[in-house]
Amino acid sequence: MAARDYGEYGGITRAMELVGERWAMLIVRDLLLGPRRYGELAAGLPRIPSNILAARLKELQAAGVIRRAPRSRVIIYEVTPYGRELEPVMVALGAWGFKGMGDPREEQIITPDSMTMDLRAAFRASVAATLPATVYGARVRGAELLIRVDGRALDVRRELTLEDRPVDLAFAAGPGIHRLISGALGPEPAIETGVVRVLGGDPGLLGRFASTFHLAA
Amino acid sequence: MAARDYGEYGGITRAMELVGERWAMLIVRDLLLGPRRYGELAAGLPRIPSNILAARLKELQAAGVIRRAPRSRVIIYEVTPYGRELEPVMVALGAWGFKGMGDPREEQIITPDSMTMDLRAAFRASVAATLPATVYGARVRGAELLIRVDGRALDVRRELTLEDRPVDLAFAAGPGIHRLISGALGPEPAIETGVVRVLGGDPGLLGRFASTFHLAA
DNA sequence: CCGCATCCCATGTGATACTG
DNA sequence: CAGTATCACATGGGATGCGG
Repeated sequence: MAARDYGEYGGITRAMELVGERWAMLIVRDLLLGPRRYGELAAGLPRIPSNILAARLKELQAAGVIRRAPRSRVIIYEVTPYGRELEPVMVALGAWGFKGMGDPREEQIITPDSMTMDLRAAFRASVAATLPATVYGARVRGAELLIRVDGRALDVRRELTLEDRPVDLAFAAGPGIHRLISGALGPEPAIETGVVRVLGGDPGLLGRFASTFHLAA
Repeated sequence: MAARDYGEYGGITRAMELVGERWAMLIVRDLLLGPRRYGELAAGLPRIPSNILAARLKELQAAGVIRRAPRSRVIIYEVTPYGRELEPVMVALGAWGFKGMGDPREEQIITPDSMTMDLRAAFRASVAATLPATVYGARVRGAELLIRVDGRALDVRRELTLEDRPVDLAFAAGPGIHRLISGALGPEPAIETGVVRVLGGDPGLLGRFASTFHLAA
């Protein structure tokens, strides 16, 4: 039941024993964004087999990375304080991976949690601090997010109702939004080519979005 | 041949597809410390099967993380510029894993490269900057390292001959050195209990070592 | 229903042997 | 030295079942 080890005594080795097995890092990623129920995790990781999810949850608990939330009627998983310390590492790792992403294949999905982590990785607080507070509503391949930027603070939350929010800019995009964030595509061309479709608000704010969230290879 | 994917389009997912398979992260760790030949990698990862090492080297090359060094007579592997960008992530991940290490089991090994990465993770540049430049010679379970600290700079290299170096402090230790770095054991008790055995130089400098390299849970 | 556990088969991994 | 080849075995994937 314990994760397979490498027979080596070192930091990287230990880290990989804790979160290096298949799917484990993605489970921790989602839990870093908030407590989740078993079904929510399964929904956020559509291709994970249920037996693997169950096994990983046990292993991560045994490793002290996550735990079941105490004094809760229903079963809820959350990161432990030690697991929480993975947060900056996760953001940096996500940024590195983001830079290595090519164009999306048709069958690839984007989940709210993966999108949220990517936004956090691409977020440039120092740039945002120079811009007015802004609320964006984004819909990317089914994932709907409410993105609030205020000074150096970023808050991303999953919202079911996008339309009736007081957003400054609402837009829908395919995974091609990656090209907007990487700078391969400017805001205006993104709209013109249909990569980004403005649903409401001021289309000119897409440039502000691209300045706020930027991660180039 | 390509790494198994997760069917998801996101930074963390991509990162795990690139370096998430078993042994891949350890190979990159070693290559981040310098170019290595196939045999050197195999020696630094004693328990990796040769077919797996060969497979990972191919995959990491296809992923653009490592490459064969150009215009070299012999075959040498090295990180690409993109792979080099993993360095800060690796150090942070190693620090996180280090904090999660318990006491070593008897069969666990320490390699020069794993020890070097742990030292880098535990290195406190801001503390070192306040201390005189110091050269340490350390021998930990067969791994011999020459550790030079000068201001905010850290240089660790593998040296075969430890004795005839102008080191300020030379010591041998078991994996229990982890307790010295984590602060669970002070310098004097470490020497008294035999966890650290001073081979030469000023034993009082072990306190400086413990101040320079510190990583607590 | 939610939170898993079981089953079976495909694939990946490990140990060893072998080769250009 | 730098890998391949082979085969036994462990793990992952997908479907399904089941108890609280």
